[in-house]
Amino acid sequence: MHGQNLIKPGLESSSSPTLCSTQIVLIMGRSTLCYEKEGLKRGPWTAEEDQKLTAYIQQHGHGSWSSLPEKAGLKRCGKSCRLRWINYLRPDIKRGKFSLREEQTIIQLHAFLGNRWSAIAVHLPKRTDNEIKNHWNTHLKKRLIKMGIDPMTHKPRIDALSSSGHECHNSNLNHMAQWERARLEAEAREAGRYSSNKQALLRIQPKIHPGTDPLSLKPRPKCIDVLKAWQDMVTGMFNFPSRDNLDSPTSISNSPNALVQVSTGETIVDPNHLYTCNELVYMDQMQELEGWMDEPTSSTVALTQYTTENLWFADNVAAAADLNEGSSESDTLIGIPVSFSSMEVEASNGSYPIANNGQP
DNA sequence: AAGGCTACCAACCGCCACTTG
DNA sequence: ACAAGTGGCGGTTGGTAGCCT
Repeated sequence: MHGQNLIKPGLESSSSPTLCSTQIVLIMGRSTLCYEKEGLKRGPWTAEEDQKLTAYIQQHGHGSWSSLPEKAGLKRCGKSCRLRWINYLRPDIKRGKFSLREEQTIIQLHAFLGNRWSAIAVHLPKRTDNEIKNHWNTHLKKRLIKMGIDPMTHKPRIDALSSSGHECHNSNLNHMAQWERARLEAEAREAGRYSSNKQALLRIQPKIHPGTDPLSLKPRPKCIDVLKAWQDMVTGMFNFPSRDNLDSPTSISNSPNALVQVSTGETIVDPNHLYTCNELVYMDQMQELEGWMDEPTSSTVALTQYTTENLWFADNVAAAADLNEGSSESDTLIGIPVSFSSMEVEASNGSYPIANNGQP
């Protein structure tokens, strides 16, 4: 915070009820609050402090954050140092305006992960969770509201629905969301597990798929195509004209199926190619799903039904886009891809064009 | 020019999970 | 088994800058 005297009311006086809990904590010998220690600085960091922190970490690594400030000659609490480093000083941070593709990725991921900013940040490696969170709260949330989409559920807002015939559709969306959420969570875990590669780009190693020859992967189940169609539809909702500079292909989920030959249902794995986490998890799940598909569940049924009913959703978003036209916000989102209808048809056939942002 | 309003975002707080002794 | 210590996360705050009236 930028305030210089930020001891909260209630913490500055021993008579405060709020302080009681703090006192209890101190009696227990456990101190978690930075302002408990006298002489610790708070508020904005100076260039000199930044320089000290950066120099120390570059030389020694951060080690224990709690002991770092003393070693680095900083009058800050460890927590504050950690935050400053992670959110601002770290060299591998991309700062500045979010590209439209990044925004698109955030919206997609938020639809399935909710306010789990750290999980979302895994897919935007050079952005911090704090930055993503701020951008969501100040920009993206408002845009979705403008479109008549509830930013929390990512569904058309109830007051925006004109009829009651969409319950089935919404139910299908929920199914899709559950599937996708599970996939993204798995992906985030994978990204953490293999975090030694900061770009989350991985070469396939035998340990990733023990006993599995990547070249022997079985044909791709049809339901995955439908799932992909869902992803592409959401992606399409936020497709932008060519002014999108696309300068930040940071999201590994933007081209999750780069090497999947969709039309034939074959999976091609190139052992010399760098695969994203998304791709690896995707292939992993394909194999799992094969088993499931032997015995269709309500979810898989919903997945296939979904594709014949999704035009309504697209219509709603398109309508929102029309309403949005003339908005003062120059970078307002919107636009359903012209190819949406054909995509929907092809998806229901088990094949569909690879998304624009996919690799050839 | 001045005051009010709004958007932005760095930094903080409180909580929780995990680790350590 | 338990308490203390630590790191990490999501929610929130409030100073600053820029725009509007």
